[in-house]
Amino acid sequence: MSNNVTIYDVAAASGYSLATISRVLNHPEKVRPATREKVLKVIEELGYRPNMIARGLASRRTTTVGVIISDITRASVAEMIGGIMDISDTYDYSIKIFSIHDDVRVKEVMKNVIAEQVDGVLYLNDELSEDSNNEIKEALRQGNIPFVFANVIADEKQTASVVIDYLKASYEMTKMLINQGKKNIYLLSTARRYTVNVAKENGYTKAMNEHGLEPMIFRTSGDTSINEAHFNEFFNGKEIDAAIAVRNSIAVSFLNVAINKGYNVPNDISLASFQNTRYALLSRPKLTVIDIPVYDIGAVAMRLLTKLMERKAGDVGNTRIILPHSIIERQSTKH
Amino acid sequence: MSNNVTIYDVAAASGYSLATISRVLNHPEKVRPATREKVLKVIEELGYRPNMIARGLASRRTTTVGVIISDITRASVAEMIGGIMDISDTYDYSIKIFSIHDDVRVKEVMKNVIAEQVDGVLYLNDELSEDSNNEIKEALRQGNIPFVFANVIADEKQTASVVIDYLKASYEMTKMLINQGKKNIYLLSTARRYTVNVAKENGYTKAMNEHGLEPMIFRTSGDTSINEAHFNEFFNGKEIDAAIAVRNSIAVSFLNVAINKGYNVPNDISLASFQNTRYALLSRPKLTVIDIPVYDIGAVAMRLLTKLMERKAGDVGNTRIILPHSIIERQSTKH
DNA sequence: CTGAAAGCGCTTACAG
DNA sequence: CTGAAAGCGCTTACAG
Repeated sequence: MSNNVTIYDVAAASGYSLATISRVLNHPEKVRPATREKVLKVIEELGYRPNMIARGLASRRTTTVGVIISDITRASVAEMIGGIMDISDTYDYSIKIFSIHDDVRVKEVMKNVIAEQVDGVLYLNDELSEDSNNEIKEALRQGNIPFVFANVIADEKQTASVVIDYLKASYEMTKMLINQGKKNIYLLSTARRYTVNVAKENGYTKAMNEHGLEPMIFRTSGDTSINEAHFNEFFNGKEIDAAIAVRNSIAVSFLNVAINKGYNVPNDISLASFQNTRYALLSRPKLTVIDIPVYDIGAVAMRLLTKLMERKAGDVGNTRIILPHSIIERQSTKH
Repeated sequence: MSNNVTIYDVAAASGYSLATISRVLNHPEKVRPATREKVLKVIEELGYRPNMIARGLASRRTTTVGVIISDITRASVAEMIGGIMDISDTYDYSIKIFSIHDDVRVKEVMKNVIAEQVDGVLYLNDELSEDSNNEIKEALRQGNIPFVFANVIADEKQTASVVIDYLKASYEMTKMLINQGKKNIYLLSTARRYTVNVAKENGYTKAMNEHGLEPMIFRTSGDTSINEAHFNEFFNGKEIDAAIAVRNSIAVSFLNVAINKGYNVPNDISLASFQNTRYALLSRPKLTVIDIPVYDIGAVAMRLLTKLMERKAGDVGNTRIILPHSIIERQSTKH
């Protein structure tokens, strides 16, 4: 099967024992430079590559991290994975992806994750119940596997996480619209209570309340094809002069219907959105957005995880990282 | 470290040898039903899960497949991975993702893929040179690892692949526009010569030639932010009454600029596109598209790969699968 | 600095 | 149908 060269071949060809071969690969400082050179040369010649599975078994480190997601087709998830992979590449970790679509399969998948002996876990899944989240944390802790939540808000302080201050971001965006003279501002959110969207709702509500305005949250599906129908019913003599969408796809659906109904954006209705995906730029007019550095969230989460994996017990500094956000003003809101 | 229960614990607790425990898991038919029951019960009680790394080393099957991609943020790639994972879940394979962004890192990454001992490989990467593709095939064959190309066109017949007949699809779409009376039809393609886009160009050219019309291919970047600038220069008194874009993002960029310039779509210019992503539905007007079943490509490729992995030498039937496509007419073309 | 040996947690001929 | 033993390809104390 594997017509591959093993460590034995290198040992034989170089005249050293396999212990030495192993050492030049894993602890080069423990080996005399001269022999190191020789061994390296033989490795090169033979094209030897350590079998990662064998190494994983012997060292109990697989140098692979598990990434738990729900829906990989969501732009933000794919983008995060991009950030994760760029970092995992430089740290020589492999990425194994696990998806959990609903609360039912949690136990099953977590058993898999444990069985696969990953060294750490990145949790990007924001579609499960609180109970499931706890179950997952519990499984990971019991398996003694370090993990970090990426773009998922975890309440307790002991959970490592990398997020945005969505409450603040939402608050700021709402205030910006208020300062531009808007009064009837809607928040277009999702029916499903993603942890991050709950924070957005809270920030919005806070700003509205502070200004004596009534918060109005409209919840629609995460599903593009349904949103349009929802929004078609939305505009029924409603007073509305601005809207903030929690996602670009919701914003664009809203925009299309609004324009169809004869509203001018931004003159009649200002529209802002979270995220800065291609949708925001391909929309007509282009969307004002809160730029969420999704790629960075993935990258930073992965880097934090490497620290956690290297010194399991040691001090790794702050494990609750909040990345900065910013507002990008474009044509969908008035200047 | 791993406070986990091993096969030894199960053996001890059940009174059977580890050989028997292993057999009830891997070859249950070789074990007496009564003892099977007992062992299964103990496994259940102890919550035993075989260490996949140890199993991988001993059996030389890791039940993980490697997926080689370039850019995970491309909607079609993410969608394909979705299809792959749904199937790999049901077949109990894990997914490890490797990305190769450019021709330089090919050797390096392929060494990793081999070292990781994956049982099979799915190749979704359509951004590399012909040489790189060959290098990759060579590495895989030498490592004796079965693989299939998903949505990447491989010329030689011995390469297993799952694709769309892009040439035909493109030909049909072009003919449709011609039949609607269009004469100055542009193909909006990419500067990079993806194998699939080359096929699209060929189909388009064929249809145009057959009707005595001059093929006009405009190549733009794959990068959204640059496309708009390109298209701004594109309309310089050009005669144009239709366009076909190889991707939704290109179509939408084109659409926005065209409308900005005062063209009416579809009355002045009909616009069609490949792919049926959310962009096509969120565009205003909605796009006529060739529906590429990207999810299915991933799913079918994964299923084909499982066959290849199970009976390496055996007959698996047709390994060159072409999935059907269809045209979805929407507002961006006239009826 | 180097080697001999045990062990990582499984699977799989080989006997019985 | 079941068990004892070897082996998968490495790593890592332990001696020297």
